[in-house]
Amino acid sequence: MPEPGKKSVPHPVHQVERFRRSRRDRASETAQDYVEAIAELSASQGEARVTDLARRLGVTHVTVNRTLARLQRDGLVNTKPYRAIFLTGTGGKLAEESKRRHQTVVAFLRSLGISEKISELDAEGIEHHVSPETLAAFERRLKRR
Amino acid sequence: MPEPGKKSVPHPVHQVERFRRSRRDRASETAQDYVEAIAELSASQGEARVTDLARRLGVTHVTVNRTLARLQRDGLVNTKPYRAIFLTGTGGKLAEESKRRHQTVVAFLRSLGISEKISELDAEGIEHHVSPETLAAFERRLKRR
DNA sequence: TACAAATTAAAGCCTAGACTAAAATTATTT
DNA sequence: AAATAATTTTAGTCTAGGCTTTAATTTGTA
Repeated sequence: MPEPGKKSVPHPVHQVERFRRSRRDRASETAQDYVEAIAELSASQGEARVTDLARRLGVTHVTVNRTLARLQRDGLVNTKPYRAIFLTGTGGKLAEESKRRHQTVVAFLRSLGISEKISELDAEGIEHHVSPETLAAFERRLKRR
Repeated sequence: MPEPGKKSVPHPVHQVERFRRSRRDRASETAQDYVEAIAELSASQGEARVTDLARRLGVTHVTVNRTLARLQRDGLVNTKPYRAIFLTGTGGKLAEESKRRHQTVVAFLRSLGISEKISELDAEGIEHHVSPETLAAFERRLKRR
């Protein structure tokens, strides 16, 4: 509790929320990256396998394996030993949303004159922190020009 | 290695970099949030103390303590037991950069018609993933209107 | 069919970042 | 100055997400 004697705390009450949400977002980034990659691999290769995911995500296959176990626990994917990985309904929806968000962010950055490469790089980090409102604003801007 | 028989992997070679960088950025987010908070508290209160930081960042004072130990190890802050926390030169510079980036991102979002509150919330997540190029593009946009 | 290569899994280790409970220190108040 | 309150630190636990090494299981091919 802020005592009255000392200069009382000057920061906005809800500033804490900023950090809380940011941390929460971070936790789901991995999940989004995975389901997105699984969706893309399934589409392009016919199936998503652990090794491909590892290559694409830049981690070892062991890490992929452990992460998949978490995703399965959380109901985003279905896997059986030595079989391809499938998204659940929930996982599929998350993948689509993520993809759409990613594309929008990239297109928006491109529209600011940022190079393809940088747009892709930055979007990967940014997309996970864009609220629906901000995403809508991006889309508005893209439409009108 | 992608064998020639199978349809060769269709994703850009450097896609991996996206994820690598995103993960790397994540690691420095906490550091930035902390030095920024320390700078602000030092300015407004005269000193930054563990409890204040905890309140502001929305974590327990214990968490703050452990994180400060890491920041000290990394040369960003100086602390002595039971004393106020000070930024090193490096820490101070990082704080300034972070603050500037934060302000730019917020201003840019505001300029898109996004509310103050949402701008603040989104900026907190976004700012850590904005490359110098993108930041420059934001500033360009802000200037010209 | 059998063997080698590829894939998957298991075991064990590390760091960051969060927590609670309890001890130590400093500050305040009576 | 002693007691009490507040703050800071220590100790111990947990999860996510990385890693390497080693083992098991499939699969493709000689």
